[in-house]
Amino acid sequence: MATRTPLPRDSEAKLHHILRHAAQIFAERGFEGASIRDISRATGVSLSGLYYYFESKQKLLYLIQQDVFASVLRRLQQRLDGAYAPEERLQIFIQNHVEYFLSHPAEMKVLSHEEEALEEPYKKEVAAIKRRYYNLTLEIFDALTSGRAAPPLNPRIAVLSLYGMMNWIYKWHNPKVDPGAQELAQTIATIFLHGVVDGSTTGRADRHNGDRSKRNTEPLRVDEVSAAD
Amino acid sequence: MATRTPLPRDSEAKLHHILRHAAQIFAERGFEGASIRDISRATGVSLSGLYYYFESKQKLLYLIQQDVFASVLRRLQQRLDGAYAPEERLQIFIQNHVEYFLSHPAEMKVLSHEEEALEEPYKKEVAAIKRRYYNLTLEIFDALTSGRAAPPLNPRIAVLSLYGMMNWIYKWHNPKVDPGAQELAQTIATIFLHGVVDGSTTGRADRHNGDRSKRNTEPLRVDEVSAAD
DNA sequence: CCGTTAGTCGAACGAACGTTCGACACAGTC
DNA sequence: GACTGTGTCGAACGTTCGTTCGACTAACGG
Repeated sequence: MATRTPLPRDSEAKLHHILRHAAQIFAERGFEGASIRDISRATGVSLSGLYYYFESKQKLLYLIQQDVFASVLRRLQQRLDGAYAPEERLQIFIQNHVEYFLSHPAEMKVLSHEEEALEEPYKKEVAAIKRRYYNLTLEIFDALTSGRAAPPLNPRIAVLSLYGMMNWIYKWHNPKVDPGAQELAQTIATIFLHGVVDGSTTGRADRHNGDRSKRNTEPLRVDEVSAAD
Repeated sequence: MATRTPLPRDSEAKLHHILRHAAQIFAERGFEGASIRDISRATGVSLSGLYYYFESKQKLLYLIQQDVFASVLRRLQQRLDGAYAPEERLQIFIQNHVEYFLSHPAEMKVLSHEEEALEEPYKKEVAAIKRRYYNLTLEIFDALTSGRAAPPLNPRIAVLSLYGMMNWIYKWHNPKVDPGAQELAQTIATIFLHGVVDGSTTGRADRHNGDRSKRNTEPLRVDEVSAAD
């Protein structure tokens, strides 16, 4: 009774409304752990009403993953458009990926964490986007290392290690204590390109720890807010 | 009827029998997706019989995680015992972690992937081991960078990026096409220390791609066996 | 005004879930 | 040979799950 809920009137807008909240729920409880009833509660749409927008829980997961992944890839290709220098292209790639992780944490967590939860009609389709994304990264990596005197690393392992650094972010990043996308991407790029020990910092000097530069001499401890793994 | 199953007679041995198979099931289906009935089927122990060994599904997950994590940490401390050079200590750390990932893939996947599935009585206890492990890594990192001319990186981000490289392995490693623990650990250590581009490979020259050194000139493609993310 | 379509919902379906219970079998001990 | 403790199980408990169904409303073109 009383007033009706002011839900998006347009159908496509409402689908995205559902996708957004469902991603949140899946991120919090996991795909298997979350129930359609949870999503019904979070979206304000009735249990059966949801099935007007997707035909199964699997399809809902697929829609979320496809949506966000296609969006990441689209934006990456835009940004990569005018850049030809391999190192710049790598910076753009990492920046784009990390930025998306921090601006759409729920969706990116679902994409990273619930990869295996997706079953066979849909699994293939997401894998196809994933393959394009991987091949693009490999191209950048090859261009980066082909001319240069670089250690002879297995490209597959190198690229997947980079993915590891980036995709692990959702496990530990705390917006309250951790740096934003810019600095985070810069740190990862520096490690990937030059490592933590090597002195050849080409170009920019990114200072980051200004006020906490004395941490070396302090007793070691973990910020209690983030159980680090 | 007929002959009884030749299950481990000793009780503690049977608990480990259950833990091993349960880790396998949790790794395959995820914690929420796996049912106690699945574990009953895999272990050959009846549904109610299982509850003699653990009091709840949560406790079972805790036992698996605690068991493998304590084991990793114990072995690490043994190996670290005689090593004082920071770079050697880092090598040992990475080697130990990666080795465990490849030799106990199911358990390590459960440890990495089902971190959040563990609830509050148990979550704290695993977090405590995790904290010790993290602090130990941070010590190694600090020792490594304190003397040297190194880029000014946020230590927390650097260490967690290293964790990312290592803990992501379970998502893509395929024993049939990917290198073993030794080479994998070496590659990750090289990237973390010196990056993929920087020429200062101190000491050992690890050749790895002998027979596939011409890959740069081939068209890019992904091994179809491992959908790369 | 009538018919069609898009959107929404309450109520229910059968299946699967984690967990419990009481009974039973087999040791070893008095 | 009764007692006790350890290990094992089938059957069932109550609950929650994903999904379906039929009815309903509001909007709109004829």
